[in-house]
Formats: sequence, C-alpha cells, structure tokens
Amino acid sequence: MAEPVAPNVAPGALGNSRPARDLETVARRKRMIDSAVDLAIIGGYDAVQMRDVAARAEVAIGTLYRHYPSKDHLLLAALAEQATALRERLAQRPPEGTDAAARTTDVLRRASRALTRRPELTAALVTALSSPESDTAGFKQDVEEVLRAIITTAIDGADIPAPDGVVRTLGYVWLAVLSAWVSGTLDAQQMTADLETAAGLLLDRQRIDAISMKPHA
Amino acid sequence: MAEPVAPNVAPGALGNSRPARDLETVARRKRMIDSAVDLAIIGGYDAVQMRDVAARAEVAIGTLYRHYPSKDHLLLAALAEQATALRERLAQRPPEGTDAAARTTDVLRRASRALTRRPELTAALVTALSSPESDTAGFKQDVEEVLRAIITTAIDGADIPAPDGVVRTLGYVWLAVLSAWVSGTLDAQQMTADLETAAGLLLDRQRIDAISMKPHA
DNA sequence: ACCGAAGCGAGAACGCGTTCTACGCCGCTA
DNA sequence: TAGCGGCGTAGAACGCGTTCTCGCTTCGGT
Repeated sequence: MAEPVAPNVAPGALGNSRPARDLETVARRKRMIDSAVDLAIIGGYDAVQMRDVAARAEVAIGTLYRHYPSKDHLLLAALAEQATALRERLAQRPPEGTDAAARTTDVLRRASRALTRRPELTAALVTALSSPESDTAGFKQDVEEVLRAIITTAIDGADIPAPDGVVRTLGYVWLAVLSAWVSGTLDAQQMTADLETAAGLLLDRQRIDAISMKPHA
Repeated sequence: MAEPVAPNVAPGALGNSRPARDLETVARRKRMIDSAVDLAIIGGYDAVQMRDVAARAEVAIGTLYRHYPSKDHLLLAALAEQATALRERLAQRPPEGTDAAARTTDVLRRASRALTRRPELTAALVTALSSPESDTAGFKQDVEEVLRAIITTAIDGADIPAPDGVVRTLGYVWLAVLSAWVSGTLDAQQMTADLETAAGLLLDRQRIDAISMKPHA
C-alpha cells in the first residue's frame, strides 16, 4: 500500500507495459536506495545528503526527487526494506523459550543486536522515522506494523489476555527506546534492558518482583 | 542542572553581581521564549523561524543564538516551562480514583486534554523533543523526568510491584503516542485510548480482559 | 512522420538554520 | 585614562533540503 511508487501517478498506472524502460527505472531506484544506505552506514543521517545520493546513484537530483519526494521518504523506503529483511531473518530461526515472555525477550534481544550492529545506519533510519512530516504517515505505519509483526510472532500461541494491546504497547516502547538511543539519552544496553523490562511487565506477571528494576544512571 | 543558562559559562558564573544588567538579560530570554511560543501556537514547528523569533523578541539573531544555541534548544527550553506548568496544574487538583490505575488514567486523560488544546504548540515542542541532536540529550531527560513525575504522583502510595519499571514504561508509551499524534499516525482519541490501555495493562491486571482492545482503523 | 507526455540530466535558485564579520556600548582593572 | 572582555546589533555569508528552468530523448497514438 505504501510502496514508494512514483508520485502523482494513478494507482497501478506503473503497470507492466514498458519492459525495458521499467527495468532501467527499477535499477535506478535500487541505486538510489543503496546509495542512501551506503552513506548512512558511514555517517548517519547528516551524511545522507541529497546531492551526494544523486551523484553516487548517477542520477540527477530532480530524478531522485521524482521518485522519493523528500529525504525522509527516501530513508523510510530504505527502512522498510531493512525492517522486512530483519523480520525475515528473525523468522528463520524461531525464538527460543517456552513461554511468551522468554520468546519475546529473545526476539527483542536479537533484533536490538542487529540494529546496533550498524549504529549509524540505524540512527539515520530511526531519525527519518521520527521526523514529523505528516505526508509520510502511511510509510511509518507500515514500518510500525513490521515491528509489531515481529513481536506478534514471538507471542503467538501463548495464552496472553489482550494480546493486541500488549503488542501495541510493546511496539510503542520499542519505538521510544530506539529514538532515545539515537538521541543519546540511552545506551544500547539500557535500551535492551528497558525493552525487556516492559516485555516482562506486560507478559510475565510472575516475574516482576524478581525484575525489581533499578533506576539507571 | 539543565537550565538553559548562557552557554560556555562556568556554572554559577552568572551570579548576582550586576543587577540591572542581569535583569535586562532575564527579560530578553523571556521575550525569546515567549516569541517562540507565540509563533508555535499559530503555525507549529515550521512557523518558529529563528529570524522571526529574533525580530519579535527585538533581539539580534546572534543574541538569540548566544542564549539558545539551536532552534531545538530554544523549543526545549519552552517545553521545560510548559511541562513544569502542566505538572503543577495537575497537582493542584489531585487525581480522582481509588486505585492506581484509575488515578493514572485520570491524570493522563487530563494531561492529554491540556496538550491537545493547543495542538500546534504541542506539535512544535514534541517535534523538538524528538529531534535527534545529541547535544540536547540532557534537556530531553529533564522533560522525560517531568512526565514520569506526573505519572508517579498518580501511582504513588498504591501497592504496585516494580513501580519504577512501570513508570518508565508508561513514560515511553506516552512519548511514543505523542510523537505518533504529531506525525499524524494517530488522532487525539486513539492517542488517549492507547495510553490508557497501556496504563491498564501495567497497573490493573484484573481489568485487562474487560479492556479487550480492538485494533483501531 | 508528427505530437504531446513523461522521464531524465545539468545546474541555478530559493528558504531557513546556522555561522561569521564588523562594530558599538558598558563596566572593570592596571 | 586606556585598554580589555563580555554582551549586544546589523547584516552578510554559508550549507543543505527542496524547487525550478531548460533542453534532450524516448515512446505511444494519430
């Protein structure tokens, strides 16, 4: 629904009529995303400069803007790719643990490790995700849905009451700690810890006394 | 600790030695914050343009930057004021309800109403809050602490296990729904609903089956 | 074969956050 | 009294996201 198709184009208009042409277009789009990701890996959000992306993708800047109407659209498209890839990678090896809380913790821990492995890239993508331009709302919802899907598969099957509320709440916490990590208020370890605390509180009422979270710092 | 004192000044250096001079300085700072707030009320983040703030406060743009080294610092200073004021207003009339869940819901509902009353202003301040510049980390933590203090006073005294983890988690959810509201993914009603769902899940295990949250939209 | 639309390249231009330059005023200390 | 450092003003200048101009090419319909 929110695939970054060329703007101001009727839905489905970019159909299947011009094979060679469309192949070139698809390749160009991939180059743009890849260039953005390459730059983000090195220097984060600020290093992704539209002129540089265009140059590296060997495209005119107008072309870049034709396909991705803003820097945030571009990065959100990259983020959507990454998020889907992450979900698939996590699904490959199903979460360890017998109850929902343990499985969720396991999944979140693995996800956090993956995200912190390329800190600059993640920071760039999360920055785009938390930028407030309302014309990207749909894309953001798509990404949030992927995050919730990751949580859902971990919880799935367990006997959890109000699972939808739990998943949604955990999704919010995930977003919040991610953006706190990006802005430097939390380090990676605190981020994971807070996320797991929330999962424990929401999923495993038995264990909360054992958790006894201390205020960090 | 994070009071927006003039930058690059030793702590306490702005003491009490030059009365008339300092009075002027204090007045100037107030004019800058007030101007920013005035502009934000009308047009949100984008309407707060540094040249306009300076002109409206009758200061040179260099002076504005001397006191608030970036637009986000300026807005975060305004946000700190607003947040403290909100906390005090909420404290004036203590929350209704006999148990922690009810009181928390009451407080959050009142807070949300206050915030959505001036949508553009809140949007501007939350935008600044979720901007990723790391040199504002301290200010952000201050604001987050105020939010947590609001939640804490509602919970206080009740027999809640792991209260710190609950408060922290609720604080994250609050931030996340606020920024979702600002970016247009959630309307005010959904924002309040999700916040209350989280409060119910974290504080009132009995009621969660009754809540039975439905996926919205 | 011709037309118009659409995609693209090259680069200038614009807007706003931020920084820099040049200067004046005031209170301090040698 | 002279100089000096801090704060202030006015305004130009810079960087980067975004938009605009203009000309070229390719393609589908007539």
